[in-house]
Amino acid sequence: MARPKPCHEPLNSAFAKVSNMQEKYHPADIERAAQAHWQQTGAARAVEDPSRPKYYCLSMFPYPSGKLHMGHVRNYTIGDVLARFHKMLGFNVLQPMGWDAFGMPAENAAIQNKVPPAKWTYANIDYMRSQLQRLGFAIDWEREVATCSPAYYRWEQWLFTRLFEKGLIYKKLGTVNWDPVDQTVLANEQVIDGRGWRSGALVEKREIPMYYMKITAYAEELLADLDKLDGWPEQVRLMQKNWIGKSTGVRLAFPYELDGKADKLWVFTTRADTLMGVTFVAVAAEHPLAARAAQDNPALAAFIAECKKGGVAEADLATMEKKGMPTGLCVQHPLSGAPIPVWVGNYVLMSYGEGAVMAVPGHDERDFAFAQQYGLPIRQVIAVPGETFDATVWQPWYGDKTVGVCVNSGKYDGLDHAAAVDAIAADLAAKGLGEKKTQFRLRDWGISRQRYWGCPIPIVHCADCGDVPVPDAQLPVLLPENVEITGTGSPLARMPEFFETTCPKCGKPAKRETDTMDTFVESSWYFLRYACPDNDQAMLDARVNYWCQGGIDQYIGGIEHAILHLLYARFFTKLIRDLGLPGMAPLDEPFKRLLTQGMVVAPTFYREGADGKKCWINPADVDVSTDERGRPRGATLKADGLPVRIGGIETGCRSRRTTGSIPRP
RNA sequence: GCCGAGAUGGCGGAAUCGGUAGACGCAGCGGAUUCAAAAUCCGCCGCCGCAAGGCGUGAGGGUUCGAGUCCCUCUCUCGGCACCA
Repeated sequence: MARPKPCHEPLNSAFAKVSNMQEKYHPADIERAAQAHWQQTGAARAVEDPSRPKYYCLSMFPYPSGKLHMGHVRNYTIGDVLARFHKMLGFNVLQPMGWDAFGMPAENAAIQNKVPPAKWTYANIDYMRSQLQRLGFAIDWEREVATCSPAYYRWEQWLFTRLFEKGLIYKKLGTVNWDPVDQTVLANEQVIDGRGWRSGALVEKREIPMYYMKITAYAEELLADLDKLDGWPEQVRLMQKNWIGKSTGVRLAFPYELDGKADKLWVFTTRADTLMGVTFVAVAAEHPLAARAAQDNPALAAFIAECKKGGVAEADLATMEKKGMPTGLCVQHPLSGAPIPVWVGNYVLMSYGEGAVMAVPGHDERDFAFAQQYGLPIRQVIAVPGETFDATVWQPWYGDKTVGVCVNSGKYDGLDHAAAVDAIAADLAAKGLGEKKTQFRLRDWGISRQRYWGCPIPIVHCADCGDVPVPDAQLPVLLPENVEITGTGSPLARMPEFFETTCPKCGKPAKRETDTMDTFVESSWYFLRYACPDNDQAMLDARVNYWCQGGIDQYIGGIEHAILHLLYARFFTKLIRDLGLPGMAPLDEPFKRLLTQGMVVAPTFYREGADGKKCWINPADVDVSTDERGRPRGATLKADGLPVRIGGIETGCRSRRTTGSIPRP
């Protein structure tokens, strides 16, 4: 690209007057005058101009939580410096700003302060906008978007109906955290040590119907296109690659007969070469086989009920104690025909893969630990020259598929991993009991939320016509703004004036969907809408082609969004490309360059209460004493002059968690 | 538990290829200037030691003439783990 000519703007007289070189810098005067000048001249206004090269500088939009924090200031300063630098180089710069305005904190504030979420959110937006303006960022405020405004979310609903009609959004059961006291679904964040954060009740897993976006249909392209993103940090690309988690393996079946009916239990494995070492299979508590076995086994029924306790967060499931119980049922080994006992495992999830796993204790570390705990057989079926297998102690080579060959596996003895997988897959295929399969760790994206402050899902449930998308002419489905939030149940589900409607197809009385969408949906396309925020006839228009051509030039935001937000945004860009909106040039990837900033940290101070819990103290309330070399030696609370403990350098969220009164030492 | 990143003075951080560890800045200390202060300028500033010297890049091993840098093991911290945003 040819280097563009620099452009200079005349200063107006007010700015010129204060900007003359002075002894001291008076920010109140100089910045006010400079900002007034920029305002009058529309200095930050971005206008499409095909004759000039564009530079689209995007910062992740903030959640309007109340006030800007240091992380915002840092993030938007980086963006502003890049935007101004490129403007000085002569680029036609777009630096927009908006508000990721739906979400849980507004509902929490509503419960606490008895203020409707909409009112709270709009007040925060007004305040934070004024803070950004005082910071003097070169933002084109004419393009501001707030995701909670109907002008924005109507197009999200419009897109939903298109994707629903294409089958890219579908309905299936999903597992959620259920608070049995508050009778409400909880976010993972609201489950603390397996209990509801407000009620304190033990949380249960519950399966409910939800809408899912078929992101797995794009798994292959989302993975392959990571290679094109050479303007992204390597670590972020690697994290996304591992998250998508492409693996090749074998989907195979264990046949069984139950109640006089023949059936098959399907599992997926990347280690088909160890198939002859299977000594049991484990199914999820919700698996039909588990339910069937529990019918005449009260102890098993009690265990299954216990498995349903606790939340659904993967980190909790992965760290909890592995427990299991035999069902008393057996399935047949697909090759040897030997009986294989079926166990229920609390670590097997119905929503992952087939809801069942085959266990090879000899060559999988977790299966090994489980087998030892419950006295299940451990069989060696892989050998490495010079190494001795000992069924009482796990050794790393047991699970390493890059070394060793099959043993104790009959005709497969002597084959290495790849050859054994091929041979076993061929034999399974011949029997109709399996085939090679590519599998992704990535799961379809559940977007239904049983919450009020979000974008209503534009579906009408009709007894005769089923799930009917709301026709374009009836969009947007408006979210009522004056509601009372109690923290129990979903407010929309208690509002007949919202959900009572008629079927768009047959006209009979019908019920409107009361779930709202995951707020990640809004943040998956806002960067495209900045190009045409005023269009009330279409979601996007040709202005997107100008600003987003070749990708948004620079995206800046926190590393915490390295996977979910950035993957969803990439997914939406491809979805929108494939919808082929009129006048829109195809765009494969939204962000050409990505800059992920770290977390802002600061010194922390705390006291320990009688119960041993740390109570974090605002650094502004602390006096720090130092020695003659400037090293901190002690700290006291200004209010009582008594010592507080120095907690080191940490992220701001520590002090945010401060609750209750500060204990005396 | 799994994936990713990291650990260097009181603090933020340099050291691009394996070659003088701590550039630059902040804080601190000393001095100049000043009636005094602020501001400014000059100097000192890893730890122990009067010094000579010794020690030192999260811990422990290893490779090398030489390791902050490469290899192995471990510890801790941070981000994410699909309903926080």
